[in-house]
Amino acid sequence: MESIHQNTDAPASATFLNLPEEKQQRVYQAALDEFSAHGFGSASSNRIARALGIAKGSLFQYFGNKERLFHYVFDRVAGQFAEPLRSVRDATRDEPLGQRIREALLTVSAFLEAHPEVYRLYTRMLFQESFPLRETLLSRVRSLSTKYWRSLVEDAKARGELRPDVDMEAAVFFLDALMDRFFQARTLPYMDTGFGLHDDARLDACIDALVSCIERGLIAPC
Amino acid sequence: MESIHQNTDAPASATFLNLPEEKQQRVYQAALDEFSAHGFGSASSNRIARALGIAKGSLFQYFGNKERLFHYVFDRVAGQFAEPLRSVRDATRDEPLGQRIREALLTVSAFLEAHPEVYRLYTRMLFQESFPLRETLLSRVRSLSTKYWRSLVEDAKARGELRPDVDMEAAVFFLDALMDRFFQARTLPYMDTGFGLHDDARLDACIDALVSCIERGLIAPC
Amino acid sequence: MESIHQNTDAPASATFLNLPEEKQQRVYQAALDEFSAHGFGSASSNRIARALGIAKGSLFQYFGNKERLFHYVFDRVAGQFAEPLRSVRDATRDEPLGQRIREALLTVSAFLEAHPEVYRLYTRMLFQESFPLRETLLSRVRSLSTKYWRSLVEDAKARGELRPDVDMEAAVFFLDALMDRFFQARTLPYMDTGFGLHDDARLDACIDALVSCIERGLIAPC
Amino acid sequence: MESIHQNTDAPASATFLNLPEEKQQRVYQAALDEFSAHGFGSASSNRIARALGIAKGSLFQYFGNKERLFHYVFDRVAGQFAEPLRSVRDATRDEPLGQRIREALLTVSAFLEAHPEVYRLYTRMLFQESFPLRETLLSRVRSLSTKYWRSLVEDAKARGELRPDVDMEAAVFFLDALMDRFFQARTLPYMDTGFGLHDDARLDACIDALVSCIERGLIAPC
DNA sequence: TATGAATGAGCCTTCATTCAT
DNA sequence: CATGAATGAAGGCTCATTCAT
Repeated sequence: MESIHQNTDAPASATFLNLPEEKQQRVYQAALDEFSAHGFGSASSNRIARALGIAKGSLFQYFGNKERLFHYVFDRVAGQFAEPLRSVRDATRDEPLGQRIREALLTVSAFLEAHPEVYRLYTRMLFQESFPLRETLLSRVRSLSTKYWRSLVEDAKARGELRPDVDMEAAVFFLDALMDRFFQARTLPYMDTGFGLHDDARLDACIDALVSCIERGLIAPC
Repeated sequence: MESIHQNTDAPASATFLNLPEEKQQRVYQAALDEFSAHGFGSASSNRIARALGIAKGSLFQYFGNKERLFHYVFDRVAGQFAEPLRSVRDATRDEPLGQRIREALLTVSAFLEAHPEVYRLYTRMLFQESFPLRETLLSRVRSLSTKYWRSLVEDAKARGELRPDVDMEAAVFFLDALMDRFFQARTLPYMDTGFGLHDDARLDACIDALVSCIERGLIAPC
Repeated sequence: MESIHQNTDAPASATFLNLPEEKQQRVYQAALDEFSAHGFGSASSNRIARALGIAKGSLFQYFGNKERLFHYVFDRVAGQFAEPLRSVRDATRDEPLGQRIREALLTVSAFLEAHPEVYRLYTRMLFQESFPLRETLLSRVRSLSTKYWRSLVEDAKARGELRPDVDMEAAVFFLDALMDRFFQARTLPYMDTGFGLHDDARLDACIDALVSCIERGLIAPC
Repeated sequence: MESIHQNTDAPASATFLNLPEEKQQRVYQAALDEFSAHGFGSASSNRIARALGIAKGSLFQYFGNKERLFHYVFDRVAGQFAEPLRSVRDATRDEPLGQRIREALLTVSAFLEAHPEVYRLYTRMLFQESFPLRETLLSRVRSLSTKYWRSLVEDAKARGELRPDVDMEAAVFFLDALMDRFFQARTLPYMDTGFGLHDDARLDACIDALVSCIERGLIAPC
């Protein structure tokens, strides 16, 4: 039920929500670009307005202040993350763990390529000491990913694919860590340690090698 | 011979280098604190000078500008990272891979606990889009870590510990990714997916579980 | 006949005057609250509109600009002042001067208590250097009070109550000054010099003591 | 004992205090002019800087923020008030009450004529609802005046000049009220009810008439 | 007629940097 | 060489006012 009173938690004002969808989209994109390029503290409302060709004051009419504008952008970003994860999970429900990981990597890779600023904003925020609502916003995104890997691991366990002595929480952490870094390496060349992930031609081979490490580890069985 | 032109490669001026070691150290620490707390763009030279109780002008006499001050700080930080890695590598030369990983995790954990700002600065910079000399500075640090894991993997391979079909570069990437995230989880609670790494009491158990994943992977051998 | 040019003498537009009485009253009250709380310069049309839940544009349609809105409010305020003064003057017509003063103090005290923003707006404007129509508006209010005391003094003179050598204008000034301060002290605690006027329990005693000073002065007759 | 640490209560920074006395004076005067003309909220730091022909930033280097600049100005103003009151009290110690009042009025009149902005600032602040440190600052000034009149009244009582039944606190309030309004009328024409106080030629006559009201009251002795 | 999006001037404040002393 | 006063650009934000719908 919609309340008559303004929801003060809602980052965007009614004024903004009444704008034509297309203008909302432009504002969102300009703000996302700015925040993903400069972080929260160094982002400039002035620059955003200039890039949009609108008056400074309008931005503040839409969002009240920089913090709420950021909040709005981050909310939409978090929403965009959820989509591809959900779809790939459902689409691969009946496949073995290794294959599910493979497909997740490919799906999310494609998403990141299409929305590089989205991922840049996320990683940036991860290590930005202080920005508004840090805890709330980050744990929301983190839990998306954690839940995803946990569901995969549990499915695998239920099907008896897992080594019986494997610690479930360790496995979730292990997958989350590898995937996170996989995406970082796809986005930032120097995170790639010479592996070659950023080279699209080698992507499949890299994924195979990595999944092999995940599946069977590094050490020779005696 | 001193050139009339500022040597852009040397962040610190002769003036600064002639200062008593102890004052250099204080300046370094104050700047590190500021940069690690606020990043590059939002760090304030004013605040650094105020914290040190010296004139703002002095900072600029020492380093010319904020960028070179940052450069100087990051250089020293990178140096500090190298130390514990080198020492733990040498100290564990003859042990099996799993054990070497275990000890690396413990050693670096201890280092991070002692120098939280050092690690904070590093992670911050990792994802800060634009700061001076980004490429140069980051690849220097990254390669420290990469080299470390590569040497471990190569030693293990030479000793026949590794699964014979394992891709060496994949293994390096794999270890680098896990370790990086391990340290992040130790520092930032919400990076720890529920695994429990930030809880000192469970640290040993967690490390064992994680190393087990690294050694033998997730999938049951048929 | 409506002129094309805005009639600068009439603060409120026909549009406003055609509004239901009750809405006019709400607008007046909201504007009075804002002006009495923030003065003219720092009052915010935005805030008034927000408090009323009407569009900012409407306020400007009603009054053209902030200045005329203020003018309108002050006009009504001045009108409200006149009422209690008139009624207490008429009601005490036949009593001696001291008693008339006593009753005036009580009547106006009651009025101020009921309409604190009215008095706050007045005192505020008294010393606000620059606001539109300052001279016009203030002299209108001032003359209300002056006329009131003059009529009291003249009545007393006609009845032979006054010291024969008393300067009439001095007496008017004298009473106006005391009364003004009396009301200030009732409203603002630190205007009360320790006398105790803001303490309702002591009000009667204070008034008696003060009226005694007014009637017979401070100095012992020789 | 002077502390090494900056007294954070001190409105002016060391930077400002190190300025040549003459420049400090110019800054003080410009700020006083601005605050007395516009009050606290509507005063503009920009305007002050422009009037001084200095950079905006300098003002903030001197005082940190607008509030502390205001505080500084008000402090100096309060100090200036104290001076003439003290000197006239001491100079008239042995004279009868009426004469002491007469001389106080003349002395303070002269002071106000020389420093109109000082008095304007004071009256402005009296009725300005909200400005920083309102309570502290105003009660400091108020008590100057209250103390002055109380000492006069007590001296008169001790010498047997007073009507024996006069309430001491009422007398203090009575004098404070009359004097305050006297000065207002000297400064703001429309506070002068037609008495003529703003006309320098009539000043002496007005004072005599007013002091006569104070001494013997309005009512004929029976 | 009421609306409310748009505007740009102006506000307070912080900053990196310069330079005379 | 250290100092710290001076600077002006830029930042976030609020405001009165306009005008198309």
